[in-house]
Amino acid sequence: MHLAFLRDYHEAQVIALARSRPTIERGTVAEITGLTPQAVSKVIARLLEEGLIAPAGVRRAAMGKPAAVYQLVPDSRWAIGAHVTRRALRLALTDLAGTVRAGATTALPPDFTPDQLLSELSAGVTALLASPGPPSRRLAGVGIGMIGPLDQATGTVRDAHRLRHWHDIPLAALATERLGLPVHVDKDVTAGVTAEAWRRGAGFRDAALIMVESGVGAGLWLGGSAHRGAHTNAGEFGHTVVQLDGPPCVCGRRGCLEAVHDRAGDPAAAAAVIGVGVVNLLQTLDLGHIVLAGADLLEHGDVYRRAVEHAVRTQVPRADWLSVEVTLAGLGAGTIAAGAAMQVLNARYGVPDPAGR
Amino acid sequence: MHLAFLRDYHEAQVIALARSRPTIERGTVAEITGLTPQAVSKVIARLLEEGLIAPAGVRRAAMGKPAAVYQLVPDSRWAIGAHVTRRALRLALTDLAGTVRAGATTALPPDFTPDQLLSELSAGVTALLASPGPPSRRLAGVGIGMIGPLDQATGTVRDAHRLRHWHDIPLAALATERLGLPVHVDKDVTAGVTAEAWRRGAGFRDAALIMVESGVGAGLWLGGSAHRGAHTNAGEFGHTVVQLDGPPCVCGRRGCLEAVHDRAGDPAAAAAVIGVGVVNLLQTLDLGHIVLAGADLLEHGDVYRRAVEHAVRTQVPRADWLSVEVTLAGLGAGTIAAGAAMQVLNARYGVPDPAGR
DNA sequence: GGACTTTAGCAACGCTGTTGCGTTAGTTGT
DNA sequence: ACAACTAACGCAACAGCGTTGCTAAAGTCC
Repeated sequence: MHLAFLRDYHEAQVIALARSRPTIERGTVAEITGLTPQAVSKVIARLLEEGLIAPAGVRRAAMGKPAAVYQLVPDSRWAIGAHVTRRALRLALTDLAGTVRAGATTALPPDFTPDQLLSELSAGVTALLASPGPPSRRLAGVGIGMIGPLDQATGTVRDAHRLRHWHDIPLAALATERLGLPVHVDKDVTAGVTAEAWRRGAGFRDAALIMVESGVGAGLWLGGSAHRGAHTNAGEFGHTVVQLDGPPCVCGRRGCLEAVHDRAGDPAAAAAVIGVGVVNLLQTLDLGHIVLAGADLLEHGDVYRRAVEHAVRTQVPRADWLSVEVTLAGLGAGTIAAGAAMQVLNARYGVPDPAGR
Repeated sequence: MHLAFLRDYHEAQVIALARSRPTIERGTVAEITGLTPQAVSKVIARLLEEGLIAPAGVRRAAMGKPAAVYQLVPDSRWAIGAHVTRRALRLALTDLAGTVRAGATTALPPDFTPDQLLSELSAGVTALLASPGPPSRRLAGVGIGMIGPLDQATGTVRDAHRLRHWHDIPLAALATERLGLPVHVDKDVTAGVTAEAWRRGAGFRDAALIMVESGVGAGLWLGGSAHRGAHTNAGEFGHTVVQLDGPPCVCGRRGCLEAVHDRAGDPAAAAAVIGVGVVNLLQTLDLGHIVLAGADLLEHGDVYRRAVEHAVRTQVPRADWLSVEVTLAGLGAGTIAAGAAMQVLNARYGVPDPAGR
């Protein structure tokens, strides 16, 4: 029965509204979603039943019966996210509102194996759940933001850049078995952009998260959902050529954005290179938001933000009309881990796609 | 009542199947769509009623009752598409299957005005409908593939490149009034990629149509639908920088793909530049299909195709896994006009998006 | 205190896809 | 020839979604 899709879709719409505003009420939800007030009543009743929202008093207008007001219950659902880098595992426990409620970082051995990662992950998840906080019943699952290339559809790591033991590793399956929880594996940059999307709501429809952290990548959020591409390998933004016959890149080509960036003398010059790349992205994709992230970038966050803003202002034709918001990642260095958690929440409580994403 | 969305969605799914295969039958449709056979029966009954499909005999299996077979009725619906260039107006009359059934090209005066275009368009549409063929009752509407930048959501041309009289012209509204038909206005490149998508079916999910025709642009088809971007201005692919401090471009920057391309000595060198740009697109977006189009490109079609294929094969890391199909536009120089027509069909008979695209 | 305004909720309804089961149109076996 | 079997088909009852119509409730305003 596909009526369930309609129900889930409308419930997710209301949850999304509750996430992006302090409170919601029947009338405004009806107006925004196009549902009738009566239908909204039914949706709200179901969400109350599930504990996802709670009454929050009444709003007294000039006249008429006061409207019942509701708000999201952030504590009602949780998820854990993991950010795997070449040196460390970073965990974040996130609530339904997208707030990071706890975190942990542990070192990973050089050239760690899948089994070593799973052990650290398992220990970390157990520790987070042991801390006074969320009953594990309300845990939606675990998300992993991983180094690519990987096949997101099957949760298999193809061969992670510069990690010797990671070839065709079915990470999602292994982690599900080890943790006994639903696991969502995705590229780190995609997890990152999901963090911003989940926290910002419906206005965040076309965006890129630029990540500079031992490599340059981009997480893409297009038309209101993550863009992963035909082989779920989108986002290799650092390996786009910006200087024909430029300096050689680790990927074998010449003049890649990453190679030119890494050779820039100082942060300002490096940031200017990213600026050119961002303008290229804007020209191609017409994005509304650029989010800057990654440990190497955030070390000089303001330098990068100013350089990208300057590039956008001076290099994009019709900059007046093609408004773009450039920001640093709201959650800083924890963005990827938090985003991995929010991918789990998004899969369950986000607005679904009839095709299943 | 939002049940109508479910109905339309499933009908569109079945129509899409009927487009991409010679025949359809209840069992296979049920398997692919996930609907129950009984539900498919109801959908098929509705489509028969509308005349969109027709019985096409039976399929005798080894045992059991033979299955009823159906096929699309291409003549059941039509649309007209228009491709506006700086010098000419090209029209295409297209049937539901995406086949071009008639066409016409007329010259446009230099620096033509909106009114001059509407006159030519109106005359051309009337002429196409007068020819023995489709009853105008079955005409879904008129699509216009226009020079950007434009606001697709409102159908307003902001200021078309190098056309003096085109600033903030509400083309969709003007054309609707003049023609008395539904009008869909979009960027030429987006119309072009829709032509390929409509004709190729479900396997064509992440793709770009590269158009070289007094400028370089890209129409993007991402995740199974057109990508237009935050201000519906995506696709300015020619104005991405591939050579820092390269030759100056008409847009004011230096080293744009378009500038470098136009300065290449011969078609092969020019094609190689496009090859670099395509690889950049693939790295960023991970596309499965690249379609080459545009008058200037198709003049040396095979040169471009070979150059792009070579670039893809030699410059994309993991080319074995990241399979990409490179083709010339199946409808050649008529791709944009035909695609504009198919955008109208796609809006009415394509698989809808709950958010309304 | 009555008129008015706005919100809320019950009940009947329409329409979607689903389920259960009998029917139909073939082939296979004796 | 005829029963047994198979696979597709379709009628009828049903479940669940949002909608519609109407009544009740909880305020303000005069």
